[in-house]
Amino acid sequence: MTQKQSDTHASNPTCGNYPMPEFGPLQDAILEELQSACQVRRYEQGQAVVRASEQTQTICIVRSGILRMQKTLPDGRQHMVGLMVRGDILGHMFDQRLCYDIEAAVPADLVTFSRHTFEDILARSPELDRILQKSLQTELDRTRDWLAVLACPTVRGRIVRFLLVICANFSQIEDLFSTRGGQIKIRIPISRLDLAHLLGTRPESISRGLHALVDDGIIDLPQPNMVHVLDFGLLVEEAEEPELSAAAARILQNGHTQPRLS
Amino acid sequence: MTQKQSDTHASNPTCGNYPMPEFGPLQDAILEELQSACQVRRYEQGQAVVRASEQTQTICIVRSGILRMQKTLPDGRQHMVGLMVRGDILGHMFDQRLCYDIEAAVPADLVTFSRHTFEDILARSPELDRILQKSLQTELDRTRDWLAVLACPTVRGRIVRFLLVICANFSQIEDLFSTRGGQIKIRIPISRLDLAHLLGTRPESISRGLHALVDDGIIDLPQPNMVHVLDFGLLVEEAEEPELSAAAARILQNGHTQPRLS
DNA sequence: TGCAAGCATTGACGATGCGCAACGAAAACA
DNA sequence: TGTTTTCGTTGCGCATCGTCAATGCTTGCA
Repeated sequence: MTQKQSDTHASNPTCGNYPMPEFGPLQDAILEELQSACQVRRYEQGQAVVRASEQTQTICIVRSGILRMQKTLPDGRQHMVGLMVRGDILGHMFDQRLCYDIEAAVPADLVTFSRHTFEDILARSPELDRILQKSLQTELDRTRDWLAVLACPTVRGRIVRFLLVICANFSQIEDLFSTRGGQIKIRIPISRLDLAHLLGTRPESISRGLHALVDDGIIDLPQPNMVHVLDFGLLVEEAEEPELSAAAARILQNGHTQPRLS
Repeated sequence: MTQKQSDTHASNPTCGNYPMPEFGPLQDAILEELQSACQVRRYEQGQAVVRASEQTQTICIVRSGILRMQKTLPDGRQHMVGLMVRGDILGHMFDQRLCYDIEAAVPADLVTFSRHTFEDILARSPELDRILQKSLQTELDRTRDWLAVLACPTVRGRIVRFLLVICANFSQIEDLFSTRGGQIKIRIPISRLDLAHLLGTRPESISRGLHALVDDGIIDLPQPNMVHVLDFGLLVEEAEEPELSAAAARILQNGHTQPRLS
């Protein structure tokens, strides 16, 4: 399935770094506490962060890179349920169990806290609590948007919407998205097989769908995992998702967006 | 699209009722405050509770009945992103905007609070806060499960998994689910068209898929919206979703489940 | 009771996508 | 540098599904 299945926990933790820019609105005292309580761990591509079966005592926040969240079936097939990027939080608060595997799609840095410590700080900071709640709510909305993407009956439509979701939701992730030279360039951080799982189809169909878009002059595909959007108007037209398209267009006009936790 | 598009807000509010059994673990003082602050509103089938465009000043909790949450496109087509049942919470805390329409799939009672009052109480009750956070987390997990359902490439597979999701997640909703007479009886609370939107297909395919399951002796279909599961084993076998199937099977053995907010 | 509207179902046909297989390219490895 | 492996792409046959249309069935209404 995946290229490397190394050990779950990564090496070279670093301490004392400023944990997350998005924690800005917090009181200084809380910020300092978070800084001293956290560790930064690096995970290499394909490395597992959490397995669905294990019960972790850790809360993690994505600092850089991209993780994928998926359910692994006994026969090895996988259902991806989402991508996680900077600011996303791994691990349920309050002893609920995460029921998905999480692994690094590209090299990623995670800020980690022991669950106990984090909940302790959380109990003393309503602001932090509110930040987490908003993060959860945002994640829920994003997941529902994925549902709308998947509900499209044709593979081509799902690919088109996938590209727009990247534009709308992941634009601040420079590893995924750039507009240098006035052209939208999207980097697909996962393999065709994974993308097929994410969009509910097979890698061959992904390939065909992407190349059909190339033939119609809507995108260019200089490398298998690089998409250049040539005609954003046509892309929007095909998506038939006004809200999603509007969100994506707004991003393009204003440059990048605000951070996801605020 | 829908049969009746009446006014957004329902009539005959009732006050002073015990708002939600799931609020049990709260302090009595907070409970009393919630009780005196709430109103119960009834919504009839097809009636809109919230529209995506409007900004409401209300927080609602589903007390009975079933709501559907969907995105309506300008051309009238709809993407359903989920069903809401007893204990689910409508409306984002902290001035975020809900971007979906919500309407009653069957007659439903909602407990409503003014957003201001509710947030005021929330600020003074960490327990309530935690309950909401758990609810949000549960909702997120359920939405991700829907993703796994939709990711199945065949319509028949999606229908099978849909039925299992009902068993696993909605078993305590007597309007949807019963096991009287040792047989699993599932009531589908939405039309074929809506179910098609939910499962990313067309009503005709839903019909064909369901009747194919009937032909194979897996289910019976005494009425268009009533499904009797004749062979749960075969259903599980087709789903190829061990976790989902296990959850559903657990429900069937233990009778019904605990409430969703705890 | 009769009529009309909405919904579920079924059939036929064409488009789409899956499955298998082969090929090519790029990267990992020695 | 040559070899192996993995991944992406392409071709083809067949199953599935979307589309259009016609038919019943049920419900609400007159």
